[in-house]
Amino acid sequence: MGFPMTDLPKTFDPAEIEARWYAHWEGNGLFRPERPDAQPYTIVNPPPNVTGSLHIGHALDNTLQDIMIRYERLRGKDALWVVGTDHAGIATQMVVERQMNAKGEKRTDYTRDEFVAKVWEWKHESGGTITGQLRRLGCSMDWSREQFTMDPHFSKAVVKVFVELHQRGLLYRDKRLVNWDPHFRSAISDLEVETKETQGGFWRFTYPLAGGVRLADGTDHIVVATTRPETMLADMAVAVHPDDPRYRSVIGKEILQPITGRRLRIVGDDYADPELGSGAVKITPGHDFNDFEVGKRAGIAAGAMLNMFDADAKVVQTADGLVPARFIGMDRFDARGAVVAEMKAQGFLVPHVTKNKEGEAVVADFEPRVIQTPFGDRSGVVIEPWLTDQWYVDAAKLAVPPMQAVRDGRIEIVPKTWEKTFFNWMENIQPWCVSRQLWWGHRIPAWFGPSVTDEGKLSYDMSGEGPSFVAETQEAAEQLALDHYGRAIVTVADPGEAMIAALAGHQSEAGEPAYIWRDPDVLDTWFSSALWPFGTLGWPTPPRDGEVAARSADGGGGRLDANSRSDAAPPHHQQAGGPPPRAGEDLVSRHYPNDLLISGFDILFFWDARMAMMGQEFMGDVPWRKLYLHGLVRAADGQKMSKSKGNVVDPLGLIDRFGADALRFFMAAMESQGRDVKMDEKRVEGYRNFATKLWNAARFLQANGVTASTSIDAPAATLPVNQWIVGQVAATVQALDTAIAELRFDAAANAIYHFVWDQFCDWYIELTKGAMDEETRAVAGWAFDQILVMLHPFMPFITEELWHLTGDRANALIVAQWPQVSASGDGAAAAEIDWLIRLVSAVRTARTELNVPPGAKMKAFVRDAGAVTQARIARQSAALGRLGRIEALSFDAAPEGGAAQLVVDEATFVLPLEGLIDIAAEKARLAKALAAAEKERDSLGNRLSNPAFVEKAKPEAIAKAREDHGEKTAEAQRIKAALDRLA
RNA sequence: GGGCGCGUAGCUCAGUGGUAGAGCACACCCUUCACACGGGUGGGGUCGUAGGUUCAAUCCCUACCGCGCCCACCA
Repeated sequence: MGFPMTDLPKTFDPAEIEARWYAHWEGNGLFRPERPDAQPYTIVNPPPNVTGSLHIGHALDNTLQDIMIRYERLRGKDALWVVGTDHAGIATQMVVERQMNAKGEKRTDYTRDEFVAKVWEWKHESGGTITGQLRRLGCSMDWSREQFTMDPHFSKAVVKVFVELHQRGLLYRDKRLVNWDPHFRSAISDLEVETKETQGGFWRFTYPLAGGVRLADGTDHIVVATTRPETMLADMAVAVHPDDPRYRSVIGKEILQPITGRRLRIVGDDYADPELGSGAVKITPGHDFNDFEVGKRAGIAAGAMLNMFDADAKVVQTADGLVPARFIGMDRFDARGAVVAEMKAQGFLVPHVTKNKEGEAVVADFEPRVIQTPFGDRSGVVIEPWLTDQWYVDAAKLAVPPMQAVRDGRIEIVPKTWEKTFFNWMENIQPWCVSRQLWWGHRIPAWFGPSVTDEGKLSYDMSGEGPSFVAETQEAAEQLALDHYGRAIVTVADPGEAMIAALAGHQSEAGEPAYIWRDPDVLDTWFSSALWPFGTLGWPTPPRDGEVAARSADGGGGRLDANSRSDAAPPHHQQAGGPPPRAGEDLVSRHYPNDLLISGFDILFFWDARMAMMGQEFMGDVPWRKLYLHGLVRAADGQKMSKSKGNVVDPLGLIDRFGADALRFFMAAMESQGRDVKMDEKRVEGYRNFATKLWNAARFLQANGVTASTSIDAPAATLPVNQWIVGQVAATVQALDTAIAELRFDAAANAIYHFVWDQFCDWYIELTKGAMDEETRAVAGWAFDQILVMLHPFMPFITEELWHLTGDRANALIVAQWPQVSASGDGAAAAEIDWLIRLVSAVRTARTELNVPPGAKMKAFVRDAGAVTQARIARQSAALGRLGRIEALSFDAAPEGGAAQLVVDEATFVLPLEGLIDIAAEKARLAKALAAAEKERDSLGNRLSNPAFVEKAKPEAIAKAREDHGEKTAEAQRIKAALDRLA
């Protein structure tokens, strides 16, 4: 037993290591060491839903970010990874409401304040889940500055942005059709609508012309078609093409809507396509986006457009009172059937007639048709275009600077292929509806008041259609109102039903105060997260000394801004939630713009584009210089993971089974640009094995007295094998630097993987076994240290553990120094080891193919060796003995008899195999090798004898072909000679 | 209706204008004193199809076939 027993066990326990080191890093502030003079490097984390849990997509996203942050930290930068969570308005409110429903309660059983308090409770209960899980993944975020989108300072930024956008005319209140989600009873943005194909119908109806008017051909009615018959209760017009000869004469005349008896105008509008259907289309401006535009062009003001649905999408009476009572209160889908039935009963339905196979006519009420139907992405219910007053952001204007930034390279999108998608969306962007009829979120800083009548009275319309006062504080809003009304202002804190009833339609005389009340709505969650790159850095106002709040022990939580007092949570929730910068620190100027944003492409529009808009509008600069978009993590079968399919892979489960390092390495290795990552547990397992391999390499080194290096520079080396490994380290550093600079995570992971396993373990350790002199120990220790540093961004836990197990270290690996590429190694040494590897491989191949017993030792006789080879043989005979089981090498002539012959470069190695040799097998082996060499030789020869090639190919290509041809020719000759000797 | 991506070894994926790679799986051998979560050796691909450009195409261009995604108001 030559070696002392090692201290390290054969395998290691990831769970134990991970917990220990994470606590050490975080506890010692190593995620963001003080580096005031270093170059800053900044990434903000896409804030996950505060009450969510880590899914596999988070694992990918955060692994990539952590690799970048750890890499830059190792390179000495002041690396800041901003972390926080999102209040996730709809999602979180939905969860809490569901919990209530399960207990037989509902949201409206509570007051708004009570409900919001419940959500805060839930936030405190579950808000630590995902942050804990990010820690398990090993993410080295700056938790000391953890944020929440509803923290006081962040809310302040949200309010300020809202108010300033309004002042700049980039945010306004408008009455127009909005995507209404009847389940949440809230407006949603275009992006939250998912269009899906559904099986629907296409109905045709006749509308009689009014007042005895006839078409040119004498017809007394017009046929209109629709996929949504129920909306005819709110029809206001019928549109025809202005040049359509069939209808030109009746433009401006009237037509009757049969059920309501409403007189509709016939309008000329290009929207009506004469080629489609009858060429006439019914117009319901209050319930269809196209019709809304046609209606406006026809001079119908938004306020005059008829509405026939309530917030639940049940039928209500229209303003003109013409909807028959029997329809009132019907659900929209029931109304569809009822309307069709009534139209049919009254003879206004035009049946759909087709012929069956036998040529017989088949009559149906409607033509079946696949229609594009809008659904709410969260609720899953059909979205209803609904006429309401909402707040809109002028996205088209805000989109201009980001597009310019991408064009001139101030923002680099990686992979570049996404640029087109980005431009396509930005160029066609619509006003962004940012108000939501929810209770959980940033309450809109706008106060509504009555309108002033011609007589100077105040007239109250409680739906928020009157004047509004947008200000950062209630006091400021009251001042605006005072200026507007010129009389005393009384702010009503959430008007209850009684107050609303009392004020509705109230006409207040002079002398009465003007009552104003705050907009009950909250902002789209993405409005606030759009501010993440600068709001988290303390914008708008870095705190002064003494303003920094103490953080709570759980590191989470938040409290509300004084400006949103009607949302105020009960006092016991008002803990934690400190402002982001430490007192006196100006993070904004230091860390904005961020260097990089990593996000899934699925939130390119939701989040990334809006950060760019807000960042450029408010900070005057791009939010980040690079935008890296990665794909989805798919299930093993290639399907999208979803709870309903039951194919969701839990990253925590993978961490439990294989360790966080293995999962992280998998994510990095599989992340190639522009492609989704398909889950492959076998591969995660393989990277767990890789970690074990590294562990065992450390055991070997430890058992051989190898210890930590004392210098970042490579120790002096005289042995070729040591010079070689130094060069290999340098090459690997270079490969990693290049790959990471290009954000090629797969290439980076593969570079370090193959270096560790193939170069270091399979060759360097094997070549140095039993020959561990002082120099080799020094070089091995140095090389292993470089491995630990290079691998650390990918596998932080095991590398940190080994860093400390292999020596006394002045500092933790997480803050070690990234290797410097200086010398690329010695060329002659590299060539020698390359030769040695080829020779050993050739020996092994021959032994296997000739069935030489693994333990059998052989002698070797060398023919035709040049001086360099002879010297190499002399130096490497020990290695050849161990790895090739060659016990003696001689330059004498080989004895007569069967032998295996290996051609390596100019030399031929003859391995006599007394009695063991199967001449036929060796002949076959050589014949195969000869055929391969000849094939390549001839292929190159053909190319060189082609005049076109010699004339037109690049000189380098020709030179290379000549050189290769010469080598292959010589090789073939040597193999042929060996074969001849066997005969 | 637009736009994008993918189709390379049984599986999952890299890759390059000049003789095709990895991991896993597979076959054979190995209780060699770091590691069987290991070591060694090997088999396996007309690089979707058809044209074109080129001295040369898996790689560039065109069309087509198959798969997937995103955007879009056609009644």
